[in-house]
This record gives sequence, structure tokens and C-alpha cells, in this order.
Amino acid sequence: MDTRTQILDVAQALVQTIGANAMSYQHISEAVGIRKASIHHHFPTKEALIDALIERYSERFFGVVDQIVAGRKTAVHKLRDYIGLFEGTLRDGAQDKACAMGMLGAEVRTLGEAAADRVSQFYAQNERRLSTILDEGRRDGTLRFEGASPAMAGLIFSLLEGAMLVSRGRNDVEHFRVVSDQLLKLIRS
Amino acid sequence: MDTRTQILDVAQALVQTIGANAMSYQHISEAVGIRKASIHHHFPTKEALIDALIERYSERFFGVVDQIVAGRKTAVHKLRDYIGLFEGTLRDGAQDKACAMGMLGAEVRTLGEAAADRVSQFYAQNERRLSTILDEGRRDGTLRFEGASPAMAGLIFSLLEGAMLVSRGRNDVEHFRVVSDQLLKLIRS
DNA sequence: GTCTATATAGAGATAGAC
DNA sequence: GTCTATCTCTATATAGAC
Repeated sequence: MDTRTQILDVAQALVQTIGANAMSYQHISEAVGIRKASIHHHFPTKEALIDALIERYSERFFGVVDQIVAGRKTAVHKLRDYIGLFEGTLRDGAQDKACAMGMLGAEVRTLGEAAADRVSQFYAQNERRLSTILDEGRRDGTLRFEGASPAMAGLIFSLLEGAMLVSRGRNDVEHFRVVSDQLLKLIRS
Repeated sequence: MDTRTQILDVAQALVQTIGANAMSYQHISEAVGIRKASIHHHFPTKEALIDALIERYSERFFGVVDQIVAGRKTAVHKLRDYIGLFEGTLRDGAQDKACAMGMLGAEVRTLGEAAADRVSQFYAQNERRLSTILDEGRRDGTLRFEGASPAMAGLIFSLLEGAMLVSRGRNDVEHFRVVSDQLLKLIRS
């Protein structure tokens, strides 16, 4: 694996566990096995590293999400799969990882302009995908809820980000499943 | 106002906007108008400052929450008031502030043990209060939902924390209201 | 592309005068 | 209780050899 990828992998894992502000070149240097100065060859500044990390994370995430949305399952199954992405992140590896974009959302006032914009877009685009699934659920009869789909999509996305945050804070990964199961109880036909 | 209180006020506002890791004695020093060294007289370490901040924040928060819970309104109105606490924080002051405990939740892996414990307790205690309101709502007939009250309480708390995070990330405070209104549409009788 | 060496800034923290 | 002065450590970043 090339060094650039290794750096991004380590940096992303650090963002997902301790956040961008607590992440340092020293951390990355030790984990990758190169000197701090060498990181600057691949990413001239920390801001550039974070920007690159966000771009890759978004691209990958929507790659998976769009596959779910375009699939042939019923809407409620698509929603389950979507929720599974978040739960999978929480259960990924030894350390419980948060959504990188959730962590950066908390730190958004300390990010550069480009990064802050991308975080905002990530949220809006997730809600758009969710809204599509919800509309489909009303059509195929697998989902039922009061209110408009975009508002419900906003609720679901905030809920999933919040549940990751709270589950980690409680040191109880299972809490995420309790909450997401409760969501499905509310909107499943 | 005494210096200790001023320091706590500034530190709390900083945690709520940029987070504990981005907050420095330099920031506090400038805002309060004393030297960095003087802060150490009141709080020997940053960890002690954060611990004190958390204790005060929790105490104040539950002071208000318990008044809401103990009031004579219907459960749905109590829930509205509870949600209003979060929205009020978001709209407090010029800068949009997050819940201090939400910010610290994101940073929980970088906190000391005492602080991490208190964050965890804050979450659990909020859910307990919410569960009480939800039980009451089923009794007084103002709330209706599938599933158990503790699970629903977990959902609501994660939702509110997540909605604050996402609303700030989207740079759209109104988003919080859209989401919280949608919640009420789902569970109001 | 990675290294050593270094620059510069800022962090949290301490000692001791007033 | 606040100050000046200083310490130590770590942060991001750069220069230039290999």
C-alpha cells in the first residue's frame, strides 16, 4: 500500500476516535513508521490532509450509500442497510469509531472553509438519499410516518449521528442498536 | 462577578463552540482579562477546569430539567420545554453553541477518567428524565408510540444531541426545529 | 520519497515577587 | 489573587542532504 494511503488511513482512524484537533503528525508518524517531515511531502499542511481525508471519506461513503439506494430491496430493507453502515463503523476495529463527519461536525468551527463546506454538504446529501428511500417506502408500503419525507430524513440522519456520539460517550455500543431499533418501530408499517 | 465564575463562563462558551481540545488558557486569559498564570490559581490544571465546568453544567442543566419534569403541565408540554432547552442553547448568544456535553462526547477519548464518567452519567440521567416524561405521556394520553419508554428516551436524547451537531455543521439553526417538530409529529397523540 | 536538523509558535504548568 | 518570567513539551512547518 502506498504511503499516501497509509497516512490517510491512520489520519481517518484518529479523526474517528479522538478528533481532528487531538490528532497530530506525531501520531501519524509513529503509526505509519515514517518521520513527521515525510508526511508533509504527501500533505503540505494539516488542513490539506483533512481536506483529502474528507474527500475520500465522502466519496467512499456515498459509493456504498448509492448502491443501497439503487438496489432492488424494499425501502425498509434499504433503510436497515443504511443504518447498518453507521453501526458497522461503530463496531469497526478495536477502538469504537465515530462517523468521521460527525467528529468533524463537532469541530467545525476549527476547520478551514473548504472542510466546513464539505461537512455541510455531506449532511445535506445524506438527507437527500434518505428522503429518496422514505418516499419509496411510502410507495412500496413498507414505511409509514406523519410529516414530510425531507423532515423525516433530517430526523433520521441527526438521530444516527447523535446515537453514535451518545453510544461512544456511554461506552455502550449496544445503545446504538436499541435506538435504531426504536426508530424502525416508529416508522415501519 | 468573581474571577472563578468568569473563567468557567468563558471556558464553557469555548467548549460549546470550538471544543475542549481547541480551547486554550490563552483564549480564556484574553477573554477574562487576566494572565494565563492566574488561571492556574483557580484551576491548577486544564483537567481540573474541565471537571469543574462539567459539574457546574450538569448541575444547572438538571436543575432546569427537574423543574420541567416536576411541573404540572401535560407530558407533551414538558417534552416541548425539554426540547426548548436544547434549542435555546443553539440560539444562545452570537455564536451558535452546542450542548457542552455533546461536544465533550465527541472528545471523550481525550478526556480524563472523571470527566468521561460524568459525560456518560449526563447522558444516562437525561434518558431517565425523558423516560419519566414518556411514561407520563402514555398515562395522560398526550403521547403515543410503539416500543418501550427507555428506548424511546434514548432515541429522543440522541436525536437532540445529533440535531444540534448537524444543525451547526449545516450552518442552519432552523434545521433543529424542523427535526424536533418532526419528532413531535411521530409521537404526539 | 524519506531522512536529519531546525525553525517558530503555542500549549500547559511552575516559581516567586508584589 | 495577580503578576512577570521562565520551563518543558509538543505542535505544524521548512530546508536541504541523500
